[in-house]
Amino acid sequence: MVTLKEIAKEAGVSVMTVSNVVNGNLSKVSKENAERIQKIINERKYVPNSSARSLAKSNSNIIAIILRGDQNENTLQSPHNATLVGTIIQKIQKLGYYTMVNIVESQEDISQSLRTWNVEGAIFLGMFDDEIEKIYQVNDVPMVFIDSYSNVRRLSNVGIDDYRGGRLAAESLINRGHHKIAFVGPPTRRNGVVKHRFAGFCDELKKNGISLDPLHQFVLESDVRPEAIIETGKKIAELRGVVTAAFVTSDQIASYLIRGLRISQVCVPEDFSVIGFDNLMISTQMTPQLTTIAQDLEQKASLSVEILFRQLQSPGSPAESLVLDVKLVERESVATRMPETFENRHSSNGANGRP
Amino acid sequence: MVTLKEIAKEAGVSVMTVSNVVNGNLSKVSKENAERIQKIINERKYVPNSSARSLAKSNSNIIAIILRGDQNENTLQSPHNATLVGTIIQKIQKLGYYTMVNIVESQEDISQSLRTWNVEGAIFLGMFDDEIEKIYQVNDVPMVFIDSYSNVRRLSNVGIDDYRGGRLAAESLINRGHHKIAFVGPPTRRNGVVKHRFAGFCDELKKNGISLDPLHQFVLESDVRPEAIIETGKKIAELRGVVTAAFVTSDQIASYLIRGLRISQVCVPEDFSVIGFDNLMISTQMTPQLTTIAQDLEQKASLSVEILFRQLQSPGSPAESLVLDVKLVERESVATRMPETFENRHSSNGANGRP
DNA sequence: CTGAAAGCGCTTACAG
DNA sequence: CTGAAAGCGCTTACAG
Repeated sequence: MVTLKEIAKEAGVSVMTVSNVVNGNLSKVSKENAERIQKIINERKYVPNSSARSLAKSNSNIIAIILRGDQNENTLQSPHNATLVGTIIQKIQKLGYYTMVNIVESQEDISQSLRTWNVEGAIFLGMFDDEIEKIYQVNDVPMVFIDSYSNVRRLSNVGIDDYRGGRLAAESLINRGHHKIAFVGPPTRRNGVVKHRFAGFCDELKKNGISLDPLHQFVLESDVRPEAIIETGKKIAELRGVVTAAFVTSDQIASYLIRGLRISQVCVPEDFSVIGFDNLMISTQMTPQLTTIAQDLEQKASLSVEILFRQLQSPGSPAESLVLDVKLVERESVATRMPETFENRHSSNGANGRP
Repeated sequence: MVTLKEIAKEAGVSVMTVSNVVNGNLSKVSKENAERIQKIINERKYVPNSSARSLAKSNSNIIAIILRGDQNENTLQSPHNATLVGTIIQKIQKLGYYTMVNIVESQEDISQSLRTWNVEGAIFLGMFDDEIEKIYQVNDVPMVFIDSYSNVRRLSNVGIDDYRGGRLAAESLINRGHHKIAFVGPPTRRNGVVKHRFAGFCDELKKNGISLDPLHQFVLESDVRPEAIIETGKKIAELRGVVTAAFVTSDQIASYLIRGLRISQVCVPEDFSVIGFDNLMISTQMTPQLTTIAQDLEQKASLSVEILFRQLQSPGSPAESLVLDVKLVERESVATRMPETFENRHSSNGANGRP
């Protein structure tokens, strides 16, 4: 490896002068020297040793992306996470920093990775409140969370208005004449996006004099495997006639739910309406195209990086918590309900059957 | 930050003794000392400074994942890449290494990132031959490529049998009675997966006395945007009756192609058959479920890490090039063709229309 | 089993 | 504008 020392020797100057050229402190170097040295640097393809630099300056130019993971699942299989991570990495690079990605299963793994590399800042995906508190106690680099709900003061977070998303979903279904609506998603107990989508959904129902029958809340236990969702779809199919629509907390889940419904001869949207959440690519790839609550992932990713760098560059700067708006995107999976439709279709028998 | 020196002082021993404990060289430390020092290390939550260690040992415990990127596109939007990257990161972590992810637009960006951090090995996604040669010239850490075709000797690569995939696709369509078959995918000129899938496809056609009409090869120019694919679907719809099936080089593309066909009142598989490639989640989320050529992404990711570590641990070890098998997965998007079917359906008019 | 010395490649802080 | 000295936190190589 070429070092500063070698370049210095070749140029007949001191290490410091070369260092100044490398770091663009040209005010400290005579023009002739600067040019001559730069030429040698290029010829010899000198690349500074970041470890040495990091050790001397005790800062690293590394940003960590920390993903909550799970032994059995690949967090990046989720298009939501993958899109965020991709955008974040690109932004970080454009700012001249390096990205380390960590998939952690508990918050204990985190400070090890953060501190061993002198990481300058971190962006977290998928953390819950209790974990966040512990992370805060142990680490003191700038941190930005995405989609977290937390009671920690001075937390920087970029999220979306999940509550409003839930309301929008309920409202749009009610406006289309649905009154018996199911809820499908992961458990709602932890303080996260699902909980708030659920709360908004329930509140909007309530506002319209509707209450969610606990029997119509379908909880997908943590591992969101297709088979389990398809089974749920079949179960919901048995409620045909009593329940006419479902709010599903993600497009991914919605796609498999609709498959389950179809297997049981329930057609979406003719027999049953479904609204999803996220507006991922899948929502226009599937048939029927999915009506859903849209969020802007690019923006979520970009803003989280921007906040992080603001804190990085001026350490005293305030914690920022941004809540992005969501909006309803109407496609094909929600039908306007005429109360007698379902019975009609079925008395004329088989019209909705699949070939 | 707690340092070795502080621990040493607190324990009343030398830095070296603490270092030996940290690194598990317990044969060099008396049992009593080792235990006492370990206790202090735990209490003080000592985390070694990787930069210092890296500088002293000139090795870093960092593996780089290098993704070929593109200003306008998010490489991790591709579920194929995202799944690979997720699996690779998890494996690397499990082996006690750290992962840096770089998205590069030209091979020049690469050696900078590799060398500045003294990266010990790298896994590359999406590189073409000309780039690989240059990468090889400049860098000398162990490298493993995924899905690359290259003439570089001693290249480690993990790929799949793209050629056979193309043949399988053609064969399965021919077996189902299709003889006029279209090809849809990115350009086939560069030496990559698409080229070989295409070659296999053409060869199998030829073997059956069929040749691909150049007019029936639809090239999606580099940016694989949904709109462009949907338009292609509409164009293919105009060929109804003359072309009865298409081989599409990825499931992602297939999903949008089918949408384009549907917009033009061409039903899959009733009027037109489509076979994809990859067997991603989308192939079971969409309707009709996609018949496709399956590859095993987990395995591709795992093997690439294993090869890399073999080379890392025994520097002289041979370059390995693995070609994983592919297989046909039959679902719903390919129909057996009865020569007169199409005309029949259309003379009875509208039977295939969408509501 | 233990430790003092030298060095990894860079930067900071200072003297000239 | 230029450079010699000291130090960042660790490891290697060696002496005891």
